[in-house]
Amino acid sequence: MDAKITDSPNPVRAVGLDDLDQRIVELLSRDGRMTNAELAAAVGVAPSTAHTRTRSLLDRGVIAGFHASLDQQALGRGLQAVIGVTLRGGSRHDSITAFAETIRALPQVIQVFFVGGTDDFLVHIAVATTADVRDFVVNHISAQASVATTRTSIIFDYHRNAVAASFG
Amino acid sequence: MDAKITDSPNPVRAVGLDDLDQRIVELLSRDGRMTNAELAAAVGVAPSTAHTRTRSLLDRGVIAGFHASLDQQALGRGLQAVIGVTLRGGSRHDSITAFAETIRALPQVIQVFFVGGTDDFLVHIAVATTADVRDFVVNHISAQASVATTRTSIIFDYHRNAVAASFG
DNA sequence: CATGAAACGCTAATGCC
DNA sequence: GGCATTAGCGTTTCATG
Repeated sequence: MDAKITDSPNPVRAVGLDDLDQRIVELLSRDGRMTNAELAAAVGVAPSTAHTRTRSLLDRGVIAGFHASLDQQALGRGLQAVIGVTLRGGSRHDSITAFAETIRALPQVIQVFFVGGTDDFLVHIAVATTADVRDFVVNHISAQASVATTRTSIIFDYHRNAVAASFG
Repeated sequence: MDAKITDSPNPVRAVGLDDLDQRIVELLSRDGRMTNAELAAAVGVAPSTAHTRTRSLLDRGVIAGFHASLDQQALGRGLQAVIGVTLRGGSRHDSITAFAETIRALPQVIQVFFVGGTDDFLVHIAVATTADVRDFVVNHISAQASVATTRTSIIFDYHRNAVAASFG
C-alpha cells in the first residue's frame, strides 16, 4: 500500500473565486445579515465593490440563499434524531425517488442525505417527544413499501460550521 | 404492545410563539434576507410590528442567526460524505469531548452529530476529491486514539428544509 | 474592475392608541 | 401589543478613472 499521505486541510481555491470573493463568502456564511457597509469595511473595499461582488456570487449561485437558523428547542421540537434507512434490493429507481420526495416534504424533516454505503438514506428530524420519533419512523418511514430497515439514533449534541445548499 | 398510533404531522405550537411569530420564523427560514417591509406585507402587519416581533425572536434566541447557504461544488468541494464514528469503550468523557472539539474545528467539516445508537458521532464533510475523503478519515478521524471504527458514506444527493441551530 | 457621489428605500426608534 | 411617523442610515445605481 502506498504510504504517501497528502494532507490538505484548507485545500480549495475554487476556480473563479479570488481572495476577496472567498472572504465575502466566509463572512456571509457566519453572518448572513451583516450589512453591506460592514462587509465592505471588513474586507477593506468600497461598499459599491462589496455589493458588486456579493451580487455576482449570488448570480453565479455560489451563495445559494440566506436562511435564519432556528433553535428547534424554542420551537417546541426539543428532540432531534437521525434515521438511517435501507431500501429493499428490488426497489426501482422510481420508487426510490418517490420515497425521497415524500420524506423530504414532511414538516419534521430538517435534512435528507441520499448516501451510498450501509444505509441508503439518512433523515435528520426534529420533534417534540420520543413518541413523535417512533410515530415518524413507523408511520412515515417503515410504512413505505420500498423500505427494508431503519436505524434510529437520538442526537445528543449538534454543531454546524456552515450551511450547505441542497443539491441542484 | 399498545396499538394506539398518534399521528402529529405538524405538531408544535411552541409556548410563547403565536401564529404571527411562527409565520415570521417560517418566512425568515426560507429567505433570511427578506426585507422587514416585505416580511410585514407577507404576514399582514405594519413594518414596525414585524420589526418588533423579529427583534423579540432574536432576543429570545428562537432565531439563532442568519447564514448564507453555500454551493459546495462552486467552492471546489464537489464531494460530500458522512462518516459514522464509534469510540473505544473505555474512552473517558474528557477524551470524547476533546475529540468532538478537534473535529468540529476542521475546515472540511460542515456538521457534527453526537448521537446514541450504532455510531457515537456522524461527521458531515465537503471536500474536493475521494483522496481528500480518505485523507480526512485517516489523518483526522482514525488518527485519534479514542476512535474505534469509522464508516464512510458518500453523499449522492442532499436536501435541506431548514437550518438547525447548534446546541447551546 | 474598483470607486465616489447621489437618489432611493429601509430600518429602527418614538409616541400614541 | 399594534400602529404611524420620521430621522438616520444603508443600499444600489451610475459615471468616471
